[in-house]
Amino acid sequence: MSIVSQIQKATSKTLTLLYQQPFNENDFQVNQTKEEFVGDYTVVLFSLLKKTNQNPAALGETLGNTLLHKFPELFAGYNIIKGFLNLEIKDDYWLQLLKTQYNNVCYGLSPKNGQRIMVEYSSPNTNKPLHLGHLRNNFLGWSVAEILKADGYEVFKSCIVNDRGVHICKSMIAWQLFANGATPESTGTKGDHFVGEYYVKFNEEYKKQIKEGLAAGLDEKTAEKEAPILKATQQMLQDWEVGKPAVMQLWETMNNWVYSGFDVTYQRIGSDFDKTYYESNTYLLGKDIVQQGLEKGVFFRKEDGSVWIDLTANGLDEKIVLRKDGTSVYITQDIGLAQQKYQEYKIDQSIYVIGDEQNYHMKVLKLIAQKLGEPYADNIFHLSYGMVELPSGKMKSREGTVVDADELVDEMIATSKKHTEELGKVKDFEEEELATLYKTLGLGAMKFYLLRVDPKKKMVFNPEESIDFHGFTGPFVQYTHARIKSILRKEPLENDAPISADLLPLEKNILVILEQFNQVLVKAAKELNPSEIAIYVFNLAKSFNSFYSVHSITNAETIEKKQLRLRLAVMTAGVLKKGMNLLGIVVPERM
RNA sequence: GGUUCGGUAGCUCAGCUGGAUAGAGCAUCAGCCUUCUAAGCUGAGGGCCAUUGGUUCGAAUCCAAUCCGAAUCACCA
Repeated sequence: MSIVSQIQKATSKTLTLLYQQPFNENDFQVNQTKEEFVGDYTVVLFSLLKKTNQNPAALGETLGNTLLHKFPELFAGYNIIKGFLNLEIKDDYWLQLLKTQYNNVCYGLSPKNGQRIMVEYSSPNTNKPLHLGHLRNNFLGWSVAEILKADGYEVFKSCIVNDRGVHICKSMIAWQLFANGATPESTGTKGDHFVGEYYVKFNEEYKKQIKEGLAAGLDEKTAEKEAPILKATQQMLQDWEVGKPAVMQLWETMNNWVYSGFDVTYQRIGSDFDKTYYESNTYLLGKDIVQQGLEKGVFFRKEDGSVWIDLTANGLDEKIVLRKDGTSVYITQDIGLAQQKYQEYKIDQSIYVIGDEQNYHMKVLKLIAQKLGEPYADNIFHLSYGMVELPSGKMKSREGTVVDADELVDEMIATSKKHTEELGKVKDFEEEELATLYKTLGLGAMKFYLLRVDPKKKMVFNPEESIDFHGFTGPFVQYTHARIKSILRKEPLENDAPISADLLPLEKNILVILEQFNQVLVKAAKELNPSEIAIYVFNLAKSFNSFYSVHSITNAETIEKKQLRLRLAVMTAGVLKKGMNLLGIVVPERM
């Protein structure tokens, strides 16, 4: 049980006895005491004044005094300032934590809770390479999945590959028109980039044709609609749907180019999935559900044959679920896939990591499932994350303002190489070790950068300024870890050695933070927010660095002190590593 | 226009289930390597928390209005 909840329990129990009326743990707040005051944790008294009919000083005095006498094993002292009761926790509490947990590989993790969760993330289109926005999605999804695992859930990572539709046909048409049979191999291009180039070419040609149409006297709408290349694309989509062999073959070939490119990127950034769904397999799902919905009266058919759902009562519009020609729209397949996931994996919760531009769509999806009375409906949760923007605004693939994922990773690795070489601390590393280190640091900086902010908020990335390696960054935490490991290589810890019984303030600070690990994890899991972990791990590293700069471990004042600090170092390194791993970041032994 | 989200230091972000003098990092300035890795540590400056009103013992936080910005509202995915 965490120290905070122990204080809450003790306080509510004491108050209930003292004032002969029930107090529960929500009646008051327990915060960490601010640095400028004496104490470890603070009870805010204001909210208790009315119920106890006391002034802050008197209440604080009574409460503090009683707590001290009733729980002598927990509290060492108290003081009252304004409406705040500052409590000092006994050193023994922190020392006990250190003694029993410093070496516990499962420290901070929550017990298994039997719940099953699916996290769908990444979900790329197969017509262009991944960009910075996808990186945020991938890191978020992966990290959230790991955080949930650590908090006791059984987690399944899934990915829906959007491998069919007009967007792919655009790349295919452009390839037919302009490639002259070129392939990724023949041009030495990574497959996803290769296909992406033809997507760009499509748009160039399309624009050109619109201009020509306008010059020929067409109005804007007609020029857009009647452009031959667009017509060809639509024809190709129809050919795909009826399975015309030549189209299917080209489609498969080009998709495979993209997949081989994606594989390389996923491998590098460490994304993995337990289950991959392909839209080409799932796009027909959901049609029977629509049929059932019609029978139930959840949906209605319009005169032209199209099927709709009326969501105006929920503040939304009417939404189409089946076209007049009977083909399904995006939301139809989503309903089908939601059902399939539920049936295949028996999941208690289904999380979708999708950008906030699709808030409306996801709201509709959940509403439809609810109206259909689907058992999984209430467990659909949209983890809606903000877009990554440039200082100039939104990234737009058509305008070429996207930050390419592969290029950015390359850049990060090159930057970490540069920094490492300048510092010259690992000159004895083999080439392979160096390559691993550069990747560890470069990716660490990038993942930390993208995960340290609240997922819900949009964020700004300035390509002109490279991602930092100092301060609130991945490498800062990695460095702290490496430095601890360096000490531990030189000073082996003796497991049974006695340790010092008193704690210096800088030593205690670290333990106070270490103690909070599980609470932070639980909060991060509940809020699906990896930034909680990033902030935590940074604070822990900072606290250790402050300690490190003042107190020596190897040359500690006494042998007992040295043993205590070695344990402190071991435990800190363990939690730093675990926390960083939850973010998908590796911590090096040396750097 | 409807709906939703956002506006905190020069920049990037915490804090937002109301509580002590609004916090970090970067950048700027001043110190600290004969000592376990200086990718580090210590300190300084920097704020009408968009604006106005309200609720409260107490508001960056809750409510209302206004201003500014973004997303979304397709027989696209």
